[in-house]
Amino acid sequence: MYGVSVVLPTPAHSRLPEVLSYRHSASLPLGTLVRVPLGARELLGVVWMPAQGMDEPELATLKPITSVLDVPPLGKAWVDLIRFAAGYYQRFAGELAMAALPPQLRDLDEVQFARLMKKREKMMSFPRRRESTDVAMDSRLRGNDQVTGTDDGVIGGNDAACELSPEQEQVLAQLQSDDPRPKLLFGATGSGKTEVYLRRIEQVLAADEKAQALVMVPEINLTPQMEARFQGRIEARFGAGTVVLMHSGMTPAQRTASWLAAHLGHARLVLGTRLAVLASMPHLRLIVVDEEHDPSYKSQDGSRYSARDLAVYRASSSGSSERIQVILGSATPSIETWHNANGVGRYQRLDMPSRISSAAMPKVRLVDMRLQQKGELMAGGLAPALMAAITERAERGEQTLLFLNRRGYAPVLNCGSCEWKSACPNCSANQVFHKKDRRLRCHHCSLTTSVPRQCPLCGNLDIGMQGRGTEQLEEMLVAQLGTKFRVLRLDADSTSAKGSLEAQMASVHAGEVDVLVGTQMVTKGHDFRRITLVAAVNPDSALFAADFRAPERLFSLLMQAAGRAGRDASMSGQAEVWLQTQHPQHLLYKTLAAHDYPAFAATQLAEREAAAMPPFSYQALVRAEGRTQELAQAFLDSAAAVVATEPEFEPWRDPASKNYVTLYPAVPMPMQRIANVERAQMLVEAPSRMALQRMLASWQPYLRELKTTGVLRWALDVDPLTI
DNA sequence: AGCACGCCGACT
DNA sequence: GTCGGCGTGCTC
Repeated sequence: MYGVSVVLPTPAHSRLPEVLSYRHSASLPLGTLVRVPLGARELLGVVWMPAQGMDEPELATLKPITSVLDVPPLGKAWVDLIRFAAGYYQRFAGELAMAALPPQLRDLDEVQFARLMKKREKMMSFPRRRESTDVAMDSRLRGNDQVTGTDDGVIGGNDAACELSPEQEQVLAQLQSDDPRPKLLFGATGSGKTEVYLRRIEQVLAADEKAQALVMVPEINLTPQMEARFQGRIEARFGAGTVVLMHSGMTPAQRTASWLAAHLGHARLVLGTRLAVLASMPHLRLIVVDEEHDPSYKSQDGSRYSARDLAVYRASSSGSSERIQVILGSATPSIETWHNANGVGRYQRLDMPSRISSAAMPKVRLVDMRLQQKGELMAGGLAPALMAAITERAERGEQTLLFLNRRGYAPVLNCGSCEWKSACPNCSANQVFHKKDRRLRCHHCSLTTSVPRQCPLCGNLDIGMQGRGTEQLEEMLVAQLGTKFRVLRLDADSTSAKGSLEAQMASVHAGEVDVLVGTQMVTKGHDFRRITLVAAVNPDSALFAADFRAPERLFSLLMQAAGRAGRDASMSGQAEVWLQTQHPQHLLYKTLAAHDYPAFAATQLAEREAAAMPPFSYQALVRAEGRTQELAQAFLDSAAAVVATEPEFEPWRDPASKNYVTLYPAVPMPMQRIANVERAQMLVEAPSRMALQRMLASWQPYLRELKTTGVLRWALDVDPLTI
């Protein structure tokens, strides 16, 4: 009889220990998947520690393991990754382990699982389409290989056949050096980053017949085109079935199949979203994090890890004999990454400033909205000059992309004679007027009501609208252009039906759309060939936001949007980006107009250093939710009291020490109430990452023990993205 | 968090 | 006499 330590998806508030002990007739290796009893339930667990010596009477008190799953144990490297992530993000290892495993695995019993394994073995025993026998294939011979025909929608459909640009060649050469540092591939939109990823993946996979690569993309970028491009290239050379997807939109069976393929080494390339960073890949040698600045890499629910940061950790913890290279790619890196690649030199920076198509960067024009005459603005909030420019393009057969980050017709209705507004009764937000279905809708809790005929407060019939959304903009454009041209709106409302986004994108690609109006959604990823004008209708709101990362996000968004313009070299002569603003002198816009991300990043870093904000300090956020704001804040206050009074926290209490940890007062969250739940938060900040880590680890048990009166929930967010 | 056990009201 | 309301408390 042996004692076995196991981690399980134990609920955060259960007060059970992180690791539970069971007994088994044999000693089980670390990382073995097992099913174990817990109370009346049976759960999936992972063997977490080497068997420890226990005497027989002690063993007799333990429950036996129900069954052992017939699959190779998860490797030590994977266990270490989960262990690190759990420690760093202050979660139980079991919670993160389960986030890394396909959910279906929890429900399968021994028999069902065995059936699945059999199916996979059978699949792998069939001969594959093309084996990678010719690993040292000459890259001039590869020409035919590369015309895959699956690249539709990606710059002309034949970019794979193109020669590399000198910049791409140079970056590829640098990626082959022994410099072990993470690489920041700083490349303009359209500079051909994806081709560099593909070449590097091909090299790494060809150098070792077992090697595996992981490519992560932001949620919204994982399109069928992207999938087809990677699959076409890699499977043509390394065999059918060597590329698998990993994201939350897949069916349980698909996720299990992908996970198994990666774990068993059958998949050579995993293409996925943030959850793929935790995938078991025993022969992983390369990780690519595309658009590394994208906020979707930081999970906002549950375990709150940063997939980009874990990717860097995963690479750095690899041994020298089986080193993992990590490439972070972006045209507008996160300020943290930029700092690592410049100031401290922790990362190696590789630049690709030019567009491969030799198309020039679009010209940026700032429309000074202070100079617009009252009453002259178009109904959608467009300056007449911008409207004229749109019309001109449409008549030339070119496309325009209009970006407005507000869906609906008008953000709020208000009474003409009293204080009434269309406030949501459940949230600290307004209900948005949607004209198409004549409804008021809250974008936070989805509460939908009919539009009142008269003011609910004073009975006045004069109810007005404030502000403008994409629906209103679309309506105005249809009225102006609709007889001759086609206007399409692309936002969460217009694409809610399944497959609708793809269908609409297809009609844009097919050139059936002259003017495209949309939210954030339109600025990402897709290549619209004939767009020569991109305009941001109202970008100012993020300029003076309380969140210190708001400028960084705005810059990246506008740069991304600008990147949509003039990707076709034959039209680049006319490509323009128009920004409507009340602050044309703002440095953000000036650096954007100069396409000068380094200058923008320098201003941000200077501000952050002066204010001792990340990356010059480290943060964590304690969030609490409850029936009332007082209850939520009371929890945070008592959490702070623990730090102030318990002797254990003495090392972090001295303001003169570099281990000092600052606890800011509990405050309501920026969105204070959602669906009648009050939310509060407390910021924790320290100049030393290690000090913060140690303090949080000591704090956690106290937080769990605190009396949670009423329905109170709390969560710790390490390295929060929004504060 | 599940899921039991447990101790009181309306039904065949 | 049983089915079921959800309060309390435990889960290696």
